[in-house]
Amino acid sequence: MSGETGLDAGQDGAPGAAEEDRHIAQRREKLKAWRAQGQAYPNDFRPTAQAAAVHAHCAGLAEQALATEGVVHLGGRLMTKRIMGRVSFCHIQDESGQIQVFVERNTVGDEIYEAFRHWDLGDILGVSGRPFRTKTGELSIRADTLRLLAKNLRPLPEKFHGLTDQEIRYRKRYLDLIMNPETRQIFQRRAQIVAYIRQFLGERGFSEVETPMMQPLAGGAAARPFVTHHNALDIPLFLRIAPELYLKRLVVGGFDRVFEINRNFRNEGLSTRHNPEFTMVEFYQAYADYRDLMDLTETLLRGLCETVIGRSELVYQGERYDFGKPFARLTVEEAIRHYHADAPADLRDVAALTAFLRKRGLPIEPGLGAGGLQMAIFEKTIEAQLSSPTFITAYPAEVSPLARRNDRDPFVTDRFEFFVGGREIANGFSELNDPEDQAERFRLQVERRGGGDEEAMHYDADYIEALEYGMPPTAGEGIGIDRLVMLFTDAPSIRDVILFPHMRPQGS
RNA sequence: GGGCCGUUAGCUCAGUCGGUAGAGCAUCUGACUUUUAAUCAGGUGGUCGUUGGUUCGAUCCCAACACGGCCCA
Repeated sequence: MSGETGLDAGQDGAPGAAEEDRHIAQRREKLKAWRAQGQAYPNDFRPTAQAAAVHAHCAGLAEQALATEGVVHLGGRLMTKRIMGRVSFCHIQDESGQIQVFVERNTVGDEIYEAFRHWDLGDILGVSGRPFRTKTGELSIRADTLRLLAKNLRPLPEKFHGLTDQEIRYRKRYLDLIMNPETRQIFQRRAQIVAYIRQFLGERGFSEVETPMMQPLAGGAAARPFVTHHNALDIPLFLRIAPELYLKRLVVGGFDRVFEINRNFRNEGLSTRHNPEFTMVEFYQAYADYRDLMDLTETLLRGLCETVIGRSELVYQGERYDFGKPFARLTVEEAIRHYHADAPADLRDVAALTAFLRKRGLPIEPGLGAGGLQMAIFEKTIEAQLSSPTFITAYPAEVSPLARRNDRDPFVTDRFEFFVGGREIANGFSELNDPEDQAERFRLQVERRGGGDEEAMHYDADYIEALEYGMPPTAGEGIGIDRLVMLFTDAPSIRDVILFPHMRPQGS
């Protein structure tokens, strides 16, 4: 696959002169002997079935019917082995699961049987035989013949306890996938969730697109970007923190319904809820407002829950969440009043909000207006309590530089965020399509930047120019896929739903 | 960034009130024609995370560091 650089691993990952473990040395010896007998890595074996399908197919068959079943060919990894003289049992594991194989010296012949005795756990085998049930009733394959398709040189983790070391599970995900079937299930479910969202949006006329991951200005969100460099152009480029401004350029261009499922990169710390690269679906619908998207979100999540879980409610970390009932809807100010009986009478009074925060010992960032202070209260004292599915609406314009102002109350925007289990899952709003208002908002962001806020936005003149051509009234939304998958797989950490989570490099 | 916990054989874990370490699985040799954490007998396998300090002596006590986990910011 890697073509010309395939053998050029030289300086980085080469094993060097390090002494190899004796297990590996033993297996290398076996491989050497095996090579001497012919092609050690053949690629002419074709499975005709997978373990789970054989189990399913044979489950209802009586012994008589089972006896007439034909030969199946299965490829998989040797996971257990019990040699009992002239007869042996083993389990092989393929993508779908495991199945037992019965290996009889008299059937497979002396040569293959002797070879099989010395094959190792972890080797990839091709098994051909007919299904039958053993004395104890386990459906098995009686091997007519066996082939070694790929040698495993490294011992697998222990068969009973498996691999439990979290660090190794994350760093060597392939081992986690081999040893822990529930890990494979998480990522299969992740694939199912992404496929559902894609289908859901596709059915509603949304086109899937791809917009730049490397951008000259990282816009569309409040976050610090990663920087890289383009050699030929000799310019800095930023890994995107959001696709938003590009997707809206597409709405200007006439894509009335458009979405993208892809990675965003934010240069921030690691935690059980944050990975520097994470996946979002962002979608934009012209001639719609934020309320339309709240309805759409509710339909999406309810259908997703029913499809993935099989019911309209799920259990996450011991708590039950009902997606069947209509989701709660509260404005930011209603939420503050609801959760704080002693909230200031005037929630837009900077002095009163400051005093309220100070009374609780919460830090106050300088330069915040009433909207920013409201958000500080909301984020630090309320978010975590938003357990059952809840939309929070009417976010202050001060903290929503890309959202359309509310017609009756210009202090707030036509924006919502969706929370479940105390976590933000989605963020959507009626888009700001007034280029002059947008330009003014950008200017305020630039001022903030000047004041030391590294997460404030840049002035994106190219985007303003696009808006000046006229963007239809539009609503847009982003949903965090990783957090959604956590919820639907009962995963406590974002690292459990990302195949290769970012880890600190290990010293050598 | 702060607090707590962890790091011992390939894996899962004991353990040493300070005297250079054990078990199970895996691996190797042998026995065994329906086992399934197969069983039985025997063997191999360790820089006890790294670097310093204390000590006659450190895997154990102390410190710093590395990586990880959990909680907090």
